Amino acid sequence: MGPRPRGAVRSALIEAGVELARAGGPDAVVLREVTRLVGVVPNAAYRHFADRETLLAAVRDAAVRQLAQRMVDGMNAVRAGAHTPTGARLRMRAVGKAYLEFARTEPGLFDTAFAAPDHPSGGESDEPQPLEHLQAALDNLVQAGLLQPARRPNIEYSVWATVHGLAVLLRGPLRSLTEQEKTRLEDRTLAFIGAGLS
Amino acid sequence: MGPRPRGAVRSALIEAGVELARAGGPDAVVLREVTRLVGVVPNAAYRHFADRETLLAAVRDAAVRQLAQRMVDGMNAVRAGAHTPTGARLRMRAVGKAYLEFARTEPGLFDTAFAAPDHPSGGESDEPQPLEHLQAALDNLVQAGLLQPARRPNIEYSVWATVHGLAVLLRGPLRSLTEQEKTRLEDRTLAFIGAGLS
DNA sequence: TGTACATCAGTGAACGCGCGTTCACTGATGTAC
DNA sequence: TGTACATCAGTGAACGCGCGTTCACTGATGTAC
Repeated sequence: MGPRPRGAVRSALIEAGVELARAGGPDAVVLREVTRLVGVVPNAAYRHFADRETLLAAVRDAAVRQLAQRMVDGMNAVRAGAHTPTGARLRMRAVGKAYLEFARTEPGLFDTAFAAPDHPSGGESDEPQPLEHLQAALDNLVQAGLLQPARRPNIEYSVWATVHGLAVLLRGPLRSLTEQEKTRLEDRTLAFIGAGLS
Repeated sequence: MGPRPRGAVRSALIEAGVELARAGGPDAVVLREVTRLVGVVPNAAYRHFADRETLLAAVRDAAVRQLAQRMVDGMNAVRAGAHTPTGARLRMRAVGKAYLEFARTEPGLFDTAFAAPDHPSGGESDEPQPLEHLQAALDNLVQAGLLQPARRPNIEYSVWATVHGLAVLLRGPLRSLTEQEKTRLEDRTLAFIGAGLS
């Protein structure tokens, strides 16, 4: 391999890291394997990342971004206006469905997105985080008159917990359920959230 | 170290594994470290376990048992009768609180209890699993007339998901909240579950 | 436009580490007659 | 009650493995004058 365009190796490393994470979760993001995929000598990674953990953080960011995008796409697919009762309800449901679907179809990235960093990063970020999309959906519910304003504060965390917990359980203790049972459980749980909100 | 009482090493290995898991989660259950703690040569473990994974399974069982015990203790602390409305409600809440408290005070064991086994075990077990305690609490709610029988089926999974998800999030993305904020969130989420059930 | 020099981004080789696991062994414990 | 033997539960030494990371290096790219 001769020289590459400037900045190409760095992004190639992240991309390779994402592929490994997709296939095997955060632990599969092995520095040597990443460089192998890119076709570069192992220590070349240290030109771009302080250490393995920093590389993993970049991969995690990518995973989080993908999840957020799924949620955006899900919401955008809803035709009814965001502030109509139907629209607000459907958007809320779409956000939850997108989350669960991401966990089901991209388990490795899902795990990576939520893997605890060894040394918690500064935590700034340009893009809207997944949580913010959920918050927006809940605000819509309030504006549409479907959720009492008094109940709104902090309720995003309970909703998030429900959907996140189901995603985790479905790949943990409940992993041996059939696909059909899993889908049913997802629907019922989204309904449970609906009951908790109204 | 001379000879030990029969069966002593096996249980000592599990006990040591539990200590490591308590301190560092499932990945900390390192076979060589476990034998080190017991004061035995590494390969001695193979007299008692087929491989590291089998030892870890035994440790996981112990962690699950501890969680289940916390739930039992929580329920038993409720004075009101199990089939009275108050008693049913308090028991339900106690189960949830025990779960969240276990996750908060024993994060390593909590992670270990739910770590995905590499090759899923047969899955039999004598003791009542944590889930069964939740199911019992929900059955009480039905008997006390606080939960419509039509809504009962499978609702344990939604409740479990909520409580499990919060436990996970509190040690993941929400780990930097203060203890007070965490406790508040736990209370609010238990209330959210209550709203979803009634 | 040409030259001198600093910076950047890669190579090549090696390090120490701790891990899970295997092998051949030995001495103590329990059992059969 | 004593002896012969099988089984059990440990030791000691070694294996190959892949990992993250460091060092000294080299050639290409970009910059200043």
